[in-house]
Amino acid sequence: MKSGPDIAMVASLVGDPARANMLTALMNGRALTASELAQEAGITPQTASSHLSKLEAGGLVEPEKQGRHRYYRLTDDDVAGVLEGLAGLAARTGHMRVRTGPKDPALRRARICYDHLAGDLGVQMLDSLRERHLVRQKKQEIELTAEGERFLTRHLQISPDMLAHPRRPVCKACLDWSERRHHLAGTLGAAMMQRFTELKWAARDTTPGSRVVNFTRTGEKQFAALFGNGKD
Amino acid sequence: MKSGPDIAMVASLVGDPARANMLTALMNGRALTASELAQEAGITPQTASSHLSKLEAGGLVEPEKQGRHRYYRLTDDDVAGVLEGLAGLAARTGHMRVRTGPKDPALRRARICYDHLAGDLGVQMLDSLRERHLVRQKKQEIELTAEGERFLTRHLQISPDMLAHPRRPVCKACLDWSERRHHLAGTLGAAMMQRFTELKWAARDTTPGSRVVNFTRTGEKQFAALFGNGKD
DNA sequence: TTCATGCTTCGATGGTAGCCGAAGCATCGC
DNA sequence: GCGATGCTTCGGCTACCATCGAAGCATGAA
Repeated sequence: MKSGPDIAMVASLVGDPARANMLTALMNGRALTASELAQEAGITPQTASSHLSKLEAGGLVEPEKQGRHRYYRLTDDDVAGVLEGLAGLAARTGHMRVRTGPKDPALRRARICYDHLAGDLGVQMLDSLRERHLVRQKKQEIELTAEGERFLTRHLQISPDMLAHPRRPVCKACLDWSERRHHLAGTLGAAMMQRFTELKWAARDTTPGSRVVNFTRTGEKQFAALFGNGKD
Repeated sequence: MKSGPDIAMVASLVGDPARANMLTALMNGRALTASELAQEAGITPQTASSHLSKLEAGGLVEPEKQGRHRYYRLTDDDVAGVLEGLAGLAARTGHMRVRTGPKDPALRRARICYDHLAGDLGVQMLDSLRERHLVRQKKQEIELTAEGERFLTRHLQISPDMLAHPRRPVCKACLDWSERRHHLAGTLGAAMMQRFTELKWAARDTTPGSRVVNFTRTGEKQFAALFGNGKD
């Protein structure tokens, strides 16, 4: 029969859109939990679990157990390098991914990621915070500035000492599924989302299990006033 | 919406065993006819035709019509490089077919990977550099030592300041397809290969598209003197 | 302990893609 | 012109695998 390493084996692992999305999400080097990866790929945890065990068997990702979470990361730079190479080939022939994000436009606009705001509005919010120097971002790490603390207290009644948590960071960059850019996670991200809900600016969709976040008319206006970029 | 390159699209092309066999058969750089590729993959010409049109649409192979034959070759060295990377990952995790690496022994001994030396000699060269502390390797990262800089200047007339590049690293470990170990990439890897060519120690095979590198007799001797391990 | 959360396994379903037989073009040799 | 060879298209079959619901297991919290 044929000889050599079974390149089809590895390639077919990357060849599935759901798995490719997971791997892409891991390209920034951070480790993500199984559920986070499921969300990134837009699939249920069961399916993600199946995919992840395959990726692990294929040596593309490595698990790390931490409490009841299971973090996954790319095995090493060789894996990342191959993924980059594939991306290069795909980009060259103009094959950009179109349908990998959520189909639902509402889901793309605003949705819950864990407990914080994601989607177009989530990315826009972090952009605005960064641009106005309310937070400082160094690569993956985000830090709240003194100016930012004043802003939160004044406009959202969020006091910085409410945000402390033994293990969870206050600010964290979370790669947005549909936008492929970062939005704000961490206890601050969660607190802001909670505040939006309390202020009745937004509410999670009533459909059971839906991750869509619906903004009210006044909520959208207030949000735009605080974080708008002038485009809408 | 924002979207990256569709890596799943390309990977799934390689992910089918029949197509992977075809691509592997093309790894030596030679062009093969559709029927030859069908035979390599162990499928009927009809099926092969379908696969080949997909590979062509994906930009992995290019056809060349000649009489009533249709020759296919890999589009360029980038494709070959990605395939090498995939093969490296597969080999590393022990997913082998039967025997490792390319059938062609010449290809296994010395070949071009992108623009630098790969194969047995490529691996041997990096081994030698590392062993004599001319480079320092920490996992994936390779660094040229001061001693190494002197060595390059003296023996190969390569001055370190020629190697600077805005985005490409000077040294980089590249996983070798046939040997399952690293060889030297980066601007230094490219510069050394170029120097070998200029010194007429080695030359790419004249067969159009071939990735084989042929060493001259004196070239082989000089190379062994610099990087030999005493085994040959 | 009891409950909640995170993840996995099992079973069933459906869509997709590889595969080949047969037929259709194209090119070459005569 | 004719037939032979190389390759492609078409249609139908089959097998695989991604997907999800439901249930099970493990860990942490109350």
